[in-house]
Amino acid sequence: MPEGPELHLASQFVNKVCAGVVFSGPVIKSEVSKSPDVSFSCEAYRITAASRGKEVKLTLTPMKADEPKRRAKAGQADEPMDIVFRFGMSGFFRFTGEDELPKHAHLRFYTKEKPCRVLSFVDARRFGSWQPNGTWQAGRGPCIMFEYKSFRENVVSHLSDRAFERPICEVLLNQKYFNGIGNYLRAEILFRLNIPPFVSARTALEGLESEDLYENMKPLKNETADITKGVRKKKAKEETGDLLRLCHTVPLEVVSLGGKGYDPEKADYSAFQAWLQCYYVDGMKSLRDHNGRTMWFKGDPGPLVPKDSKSPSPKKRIKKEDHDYTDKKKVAKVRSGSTTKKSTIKRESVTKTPKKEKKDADRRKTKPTRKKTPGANAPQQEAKSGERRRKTSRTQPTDGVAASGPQRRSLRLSR
DNA sequence: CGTCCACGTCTAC
DNA sequence: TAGACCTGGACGG
Repeated sequence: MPEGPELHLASQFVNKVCAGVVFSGPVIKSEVSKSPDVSFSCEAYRITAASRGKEVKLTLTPMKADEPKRRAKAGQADEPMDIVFRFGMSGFFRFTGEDELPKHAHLRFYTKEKPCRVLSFVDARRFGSWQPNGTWQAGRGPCIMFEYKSFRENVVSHLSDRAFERPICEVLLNQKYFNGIGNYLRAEILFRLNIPPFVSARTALEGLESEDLYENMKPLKNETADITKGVRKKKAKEETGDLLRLCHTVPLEVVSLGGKGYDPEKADYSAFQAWLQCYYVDGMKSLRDHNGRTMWFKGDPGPLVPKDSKSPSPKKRIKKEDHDYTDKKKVAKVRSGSTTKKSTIKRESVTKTPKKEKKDADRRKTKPTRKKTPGANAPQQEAKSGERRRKTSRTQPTDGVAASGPQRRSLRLSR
């Protein structure tokens, strides 16, 4: 779920399924969740949603009580309450029958109907969170999709911030400036402009203006280079725009795919997969950034690559049952012909330091001995395992070759 | 079965 | 700048 587009699609989903629906009673939290209780209860209320970057805000609005006195009932809300959600790595909303609650439904809103239905915040990994009476998190910048102008101004006016000395691929994940960009978007955005991921952000952004000079620019072919301001490196960008503009338009492309954002669990994940040009695409290179996150790219990595960065070994993509914001019931799955095993493309370790190091995004740092485990705790040190290489690996045809177009992931989707 | 990997923050040393 | 926080799917043995 979780990058700007998915959060926005989630808000659209909530507004759609909750339109005209009346909810009632208390908001229920799962036993296991560590997020705050939501002390809101009302005989009749409505739910609406809004998104900003990587957050979604639900607004619970009490409906007018017929009899004013009833409002006095203890514990019955009469004022709206906002709840701000962050989705972590696996959060999303679902609307189901009470008898078919999804696993990991950590916060639930029940409708007033007879066989009631339930709006659930589902989050398997529980990295997500919510804040009752919350507001957009302070410190997060303007939304890259829906506050484009202020987003640009915020970045351009802070280029002297030390934060921009980091590699552009890492700065793109800094939510103070790029609220809504996540791991797949940074890859797709930099790929489109052929910007090496590990060049300093300041270098990649210097010269850009607060105003989007490409905004009203139709793909004109002549290289006028007219306006004094953006004379720099137009031409190649005339039809796409600069880096900041792509931080806005690329996520919007995903929103336009409608309910097909990133989520391998969805029936129509293939549409999103087909949209990806770089992230997890066969033939692309990948390296761990300084935070242990996998950066997908093509061509030159750039000068600021972590000295020991290694290319992780991506497994295959998955495909499962649906769960989909477009509530289009699983329409004839993407079945078609063969399961297209796709021949594993040749691979070779990324040019940089092929040294083996037990580094990995999540658990890399989660190595510590389990305290909870009783008995002879297993000495789970990394068994360095001579080579980390996996045969079905992908990675690049090593720089030089990368000049060709993106390797279309062998992914036939039944049209 | 165990290992590796995942769309993201958070907060301690 | 490491860890912590979590579940579960894909793979390898």
